[in-house]
Amino acid sequence: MDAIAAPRRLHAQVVDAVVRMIVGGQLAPGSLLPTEPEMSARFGVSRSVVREALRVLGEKGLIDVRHGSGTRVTTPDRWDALDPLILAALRERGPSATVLHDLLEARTIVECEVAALAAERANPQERDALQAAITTMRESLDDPARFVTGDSAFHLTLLRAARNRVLERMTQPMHELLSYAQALTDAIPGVLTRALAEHEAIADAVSRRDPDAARNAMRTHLAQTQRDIIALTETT
Amino acid sequence: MDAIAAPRRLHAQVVDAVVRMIVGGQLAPGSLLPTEPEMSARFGVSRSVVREALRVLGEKGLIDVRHGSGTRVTTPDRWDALDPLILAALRERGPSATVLHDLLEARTIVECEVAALAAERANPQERDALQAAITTMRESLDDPARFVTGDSAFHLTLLRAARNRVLERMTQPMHELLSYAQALTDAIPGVLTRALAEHEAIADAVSRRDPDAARNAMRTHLAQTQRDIIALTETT
DNA sequence: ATCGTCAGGTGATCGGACAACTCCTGCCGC
DNA sequence: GCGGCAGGAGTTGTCCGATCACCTGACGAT
Repeated sequence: MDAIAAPRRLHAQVVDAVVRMIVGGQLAPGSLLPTEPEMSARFGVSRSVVREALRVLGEKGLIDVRHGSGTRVTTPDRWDALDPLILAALRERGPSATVLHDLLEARTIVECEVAALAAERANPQERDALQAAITTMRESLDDPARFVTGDSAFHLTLLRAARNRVLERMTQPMHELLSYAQALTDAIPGVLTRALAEHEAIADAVSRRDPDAARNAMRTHLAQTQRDIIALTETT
Repeated sequence: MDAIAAPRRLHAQVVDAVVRMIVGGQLAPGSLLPTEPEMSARFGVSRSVVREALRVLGEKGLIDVRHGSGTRVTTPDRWDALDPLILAALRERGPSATVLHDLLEARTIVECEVAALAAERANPQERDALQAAITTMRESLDDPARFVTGDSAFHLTLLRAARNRVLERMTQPMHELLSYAQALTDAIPGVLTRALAEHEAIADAVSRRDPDAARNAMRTHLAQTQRDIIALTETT
């Protein structure tokens, strides 16, 4: 599992491991983390490395370090719901229904307006990029893996075209997690051709500079995707 | 200003200082940060402390640490647009027009839907809390500072009532920054009575469990607030 | 029973040493 | 003259051991 171990910094590896342990539930919220010297021994790294890892974990809201007493795992409501590492860990264990629900709901809210804004603000290059993404999708109706590439490019371009860094920051991490779910649903027969049509509707609205149509098209698309994902997770 | 100096950890103080320097523009994006030993000397702390601070700064997306070469300041588009410390630093220097615009736009998008969701999901306690917040506001029409308290409580309660952790995480940091702007606009005569009426409209819609009305009322309120803030920053 | 004191455990900070990596420079072969 | 390779200086990465600061719980005095 962690055998190949990319040549990343040690503290990052420790962060990865602990994030997985906490999100995965091996370390219960409220429980005490091992002491710094103990973690140092357990991971086979120096205490400095452990401390740098703890700083990062604290920044993610996963732990609460208290001078003198110990380091405690915080409750999930304190976790950074948009952190890529946490989302990745959630994905590994199969995200709980409520987390998935919250993410999908938030994504729908933001991305519908992103589509509307993009329709107002996209420049010619971005419109071309949208068409290129659609072409990619059309050419890979029989290749789900490649289809997802085009899908991702489409949504990313749209996000850029909306010209709002805050919205970008809010959506991008979600996108990473959900693109995984997307890859699952895309394996369902018939989903791809329908998804293609939905994307075309969005791109059309954007090229017509019609915000309302773009928003509605996106809403239709996301509602459909959401149904697919829910259905899939329920059967699993 | 920083005379009393809360007994915070050293690394946190270093983080504060560097965040301010970067966001404030004293350290240009792309430029090289001083070396770790140099910062250690300049801040009068050990290198370990400096390194822990750098880990945190890296997590916020402000710097890019490269083994062997140096540590560079990243471009603003890499910064965590929702980080409380960064937002606070932006506030200190007076946020640029585009950042403020992005924040207000994102807030409008999210919070309108939050209001709609709250109308569907709020429980009796939360409805009471909304009324209590309004009472606070009504009783402090002549006390802007206290009015802001009620205002904050109102929006926070609404956020909780929407029952979506992701949305909560997206909005809360923005709220901190914007509540400051709020405090400024609330000093304008007449703003408070109008704001009170707008909040009452939202609360009414929520208690009637009418999502569309809640969304519209919130949109009206935020549009008005936005106008006030823009007008204020332009005259400054 | 209450409160202060004290000791043990834990994180916080320090200082120094060496390893690993990057980049530049100058040398060498062609 | 040119290209590539070796080496050295500079910087971050990791390790270590010691000491300081803080919190908690136990113990004892009142």
